[in-house]
Amino acid sequence: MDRRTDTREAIRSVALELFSERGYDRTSLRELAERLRITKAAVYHHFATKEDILASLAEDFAVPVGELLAWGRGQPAGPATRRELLRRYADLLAGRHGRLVRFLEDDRAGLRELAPARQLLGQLDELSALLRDGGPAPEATLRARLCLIALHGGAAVSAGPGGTRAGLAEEADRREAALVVAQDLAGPVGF
Amino acid sequence: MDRRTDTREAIRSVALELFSERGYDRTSLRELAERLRITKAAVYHHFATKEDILASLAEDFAVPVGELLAWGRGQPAGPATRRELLRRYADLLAGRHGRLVRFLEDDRAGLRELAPARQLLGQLDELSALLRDGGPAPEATLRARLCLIALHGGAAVSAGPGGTRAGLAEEADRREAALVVAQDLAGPVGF
DNA sequence: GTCTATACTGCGATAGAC
DNA sequence: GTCTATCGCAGTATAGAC
Repeated sequence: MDRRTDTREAIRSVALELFSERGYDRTSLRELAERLRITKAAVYHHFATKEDILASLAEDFAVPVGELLAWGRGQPAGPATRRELLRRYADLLAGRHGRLVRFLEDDRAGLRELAPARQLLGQLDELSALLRDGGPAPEATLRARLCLIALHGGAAVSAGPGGTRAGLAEEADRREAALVVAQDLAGPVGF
Repeated sequence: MDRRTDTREAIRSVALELFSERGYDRTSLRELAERLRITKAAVYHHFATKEDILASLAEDFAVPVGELLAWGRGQPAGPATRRELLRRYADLLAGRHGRLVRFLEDDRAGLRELAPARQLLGQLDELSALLRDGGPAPEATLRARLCLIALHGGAAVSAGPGGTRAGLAEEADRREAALVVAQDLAGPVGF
C-alpha cells in the first residue's frame, strides 16, 4: 500500500468525520487540510474538487446498497421479504457506513443539489418503495420512509477507538431497538 | 400597519421560503434582497444579522410549542395525553409553521450551531420526552422521536396560493395519515 | 427606509517551485 | 506528493448620502 493510498484514505476518513460533525457546506478544505497537517493544495492533488471527496464516500455506500436493492427486487413482495431487507440493511449500517448515513440524514438541505448525494438518496427512495406495504397510499409511504429513518437513527454515532465498553453496549442496544421498531413499522409481524 | 412592518414581514416570509428551499447556509442575503427587489443594506436595516432573521422565525414557532409543552406537563402521563399532544401538535403544523419545521428537520447539520435553532430543537426534545411511553429505554425513546418526525414529514410542503385543489386534498390526506402513524407509534390505541 | 459604495474575510481552486 | 503564493469570487457587515 503506497503513500498515495494512505493519504487518500486519510482524507476520506477525516472528511467523513468533519462532514458529519459540521455538515458539508460548513466544512472547509482549509479545516480538512489543517486536521491532516497538510495544505489545501495537497488535498487537491488527491481529489479534483470538494464534491469529488463526497462522491468517493457516497460510492462506498452506494455499492452495497445497490446489491441489497438487486436482491430485494428478486424476492417476492411480502412481510418476510421486508423484514429480511431491514435486517440486511441494519447489518450494513452497523459497519462503517452508519456514520455516512447519519450525515446524509442530517444534512439533506446541504446535499440535495449535489449529484453524489442525490444518487444515494434515490437509492434509499427505491429501498423504501420495496419496504412499502401495499400501494402508494400516504400512510404506507410514510411508514416505509420511517423504517429507514428509524434504522438511520439507531446507527452508530461514535466511531473509531474512542468508544467505552458501556458505550458500545448502548450502541448495540440502540441498533437492536431500531430494528425492532423498523420491522414493526414495515407491517404485520405474522407471516 | 406601517411600511416598516411590511418590509420586515416580507423579509421574514421570503427568508423562510429560501431557507427551506436551499438551506440556511446556502441562502445568501444577496439572494434574499434580490428576490425582494431591495438591497442587502436594506435588509440590514431590519435585522442586525442573518442569524437574527432565523431567530425571528424560530421564536414565532417556539411560542406555541412552549404553550403546548406547558399544557402537556400539567396532564397525567398516559396514552390519552400522548394522543392529544400529538393531535394538538399536528394542528400547529397544519398552519404556517409546517414549513419552518420541515426546514428544521432537513437542515439539522447547518442549524445545529445556531442558538435560535438549538432552543427550538431542545423544545422538541422535551416534547418527545412527554410522548415517550415509559422510561428512557432505547425503543421507547426512538418511537417518541419518530412520532414527531412522522408529523413533520406529513406537514405542508407547498405554501401560499400556488396549491391546486387536488394538491391541497393530497396534503390533507398526508397530514391525516401522519397523525394516524404518529399516534400508533405513541403507544397502545386502547385507553 | 432605502440606496451606493466599500471593507474585510474566507471560500474553492490553480500555478509553478521543489 | 507536498509546498508557497495567489486568483477570483461571494459572503456578512458597515458607512454615509439621500
